[in-house]
Amino acid sequence: MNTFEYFKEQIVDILNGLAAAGVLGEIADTARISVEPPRDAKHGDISTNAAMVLAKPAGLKPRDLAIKISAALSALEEVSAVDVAGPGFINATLAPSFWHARLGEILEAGLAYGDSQMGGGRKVNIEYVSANPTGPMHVGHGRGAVVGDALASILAKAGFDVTREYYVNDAGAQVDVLARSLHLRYREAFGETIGDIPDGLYPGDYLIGAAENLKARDGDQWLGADEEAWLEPLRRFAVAEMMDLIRSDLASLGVEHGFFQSERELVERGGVDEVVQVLKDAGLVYTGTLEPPKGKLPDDWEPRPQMLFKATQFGDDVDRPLAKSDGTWTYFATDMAYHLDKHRRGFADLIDIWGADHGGYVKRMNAAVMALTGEKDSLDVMLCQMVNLLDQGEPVKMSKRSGTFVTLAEVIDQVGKDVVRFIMLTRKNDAGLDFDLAKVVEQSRDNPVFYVQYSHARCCSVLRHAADMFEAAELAADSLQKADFSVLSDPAELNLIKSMAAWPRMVEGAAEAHEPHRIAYFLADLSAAFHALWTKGARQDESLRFLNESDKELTRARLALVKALAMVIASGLTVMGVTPAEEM
RNA sequence: GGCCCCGUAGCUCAGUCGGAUAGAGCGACAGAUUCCUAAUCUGUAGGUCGCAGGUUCGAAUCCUGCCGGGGUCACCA
Repeated sequence: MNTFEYFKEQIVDILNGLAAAGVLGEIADTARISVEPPRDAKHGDISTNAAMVLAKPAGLKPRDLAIKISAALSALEEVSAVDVAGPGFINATLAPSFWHARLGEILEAGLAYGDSQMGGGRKVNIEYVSANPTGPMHVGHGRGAVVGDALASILAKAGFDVTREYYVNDAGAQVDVLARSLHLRYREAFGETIGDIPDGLYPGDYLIGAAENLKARDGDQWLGADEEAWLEPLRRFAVAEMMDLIRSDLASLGVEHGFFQSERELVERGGVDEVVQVLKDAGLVYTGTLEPPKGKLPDDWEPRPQMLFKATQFGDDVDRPLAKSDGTWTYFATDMAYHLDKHRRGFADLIDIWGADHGGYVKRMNAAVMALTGEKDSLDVMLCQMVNLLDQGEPVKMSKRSGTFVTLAEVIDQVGKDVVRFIMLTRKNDAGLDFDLAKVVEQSRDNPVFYVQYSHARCCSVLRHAADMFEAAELAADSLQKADFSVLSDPAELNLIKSMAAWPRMVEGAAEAHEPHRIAYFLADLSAAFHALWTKGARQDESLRFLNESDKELTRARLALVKALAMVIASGLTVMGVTPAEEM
């Protein structure tokens, strides 16, 4: 249950009651009424602005209306205290029994706690990673992979029908370069000395293995052949090899896409011709010459008539070229075709996760989707800022040129999948992220990965010790659910339940805002509430220990609390794609 | 020069579609351990929310202009 949604309904009922009694006019719009946790817990459990929002149409002073609403609110059995504060906020404290019921709900739901129907089964398409098939993934790709994957999981949990896609950029000049680079390594595989890799070709040694594989499959048939003969087969071979590499990187990160769309396949199938025709029919294509960019001029710039899309009609700064001077399509044209294809497959909501270096393409892609679908805001492009890879505060040198850049696989090898995934979600996607190889594995308070994992492991530890007092079956969630929760009355215990009960609202909020990083912060807060209770019992007040040999019923209730917490943390970590640790 | 993102405590960052006295961790200072994992916890100090206007009952949040940092800028993907 989303506590705040529930009480919003209660308050709307109260308002309708007041309207019926003639105190208020008709309640036209309840959308502006918010029911939220107060910023300061001292103000109670829930807070609403209803009186301030409705005072003007009601012709009452906010505080006077607040008093009328609060009278009705305090009559609810779930509410133990109501208070009017400030300009007209209504704050309510909820009865312990309400929170105890939430505990039972969590134990009932288990990992499914927080599942929501908010999405109503609406189809969402989320495209992420889409790293070029020219080499292994690096750490920056990893961020997009994790952000996209976690967001997809949140949306699924919030009731959307989610499809996870990867766009394979296997067309265009860069794949020719890849094929030529492979051919060089192929010659090397036959013992030829190739010397330095020429400028403009990919120097990475990951092509050595691919060349060996090519040699094993095709023998020496491409050795003396003209480029014309081998370019096409090597292109296909190289892309397949690189995608194997990338798929393996994704697998080691626990990321799995449901669908890979090949750019090349899309072009060959006539997708671009089709999208261009659609735009032409709408009168959105013309041939024109663009102004040179202001500021520094590219060396080889020359005025040239081009086939242009009228992006400016949809909010972009200039019209955008669809075809290159050699007659092939621009990347933008093929990507438009891809987005039209997604739309036609029935996705009303599109999400793209890109690196920040593609920020300049956001406007035109939004313009394109608007032009093609007639809808506004159906595409959300989320940009992931740079990841700064550090080791004990010192930048790790990353040079693609020398081929010595650190790959995602190496980082996962060093610190583990769970650490990489968690850390990638500790910042908003549009803020830069420092990833310190030494710090992320530190076992300390300021490492959120450890802190959250440790709280889960502590729960498991308590439950293991509880096996001395109870049969295994008694420690199962459905058995603990029957415990008498009314003995849980300490503020620290109730606070912990309140923190857990915030999870459903958190899921909906993160899904709606497309902000997976909120989960990481939520789990850190939740863990803090638990560590506080733990230490209170261990150091200050022995009566708060979870295990109490002399009071089995109390212990059962506390174990229910611990079990529920482990479940909520596991629920959150699962959304992040992180495995909950049972022991550390 | 245009566009996009960022600017919150000494440092690293949260801040819920505009809400109350702006929060957390680190660092600093003062404390807590016979005990379920001290790998933790409790408390204190620390702020013109980059600057200046505007919108309104109310702005870190929305709008405009400026300052500072980063990214990007036909024919790459």
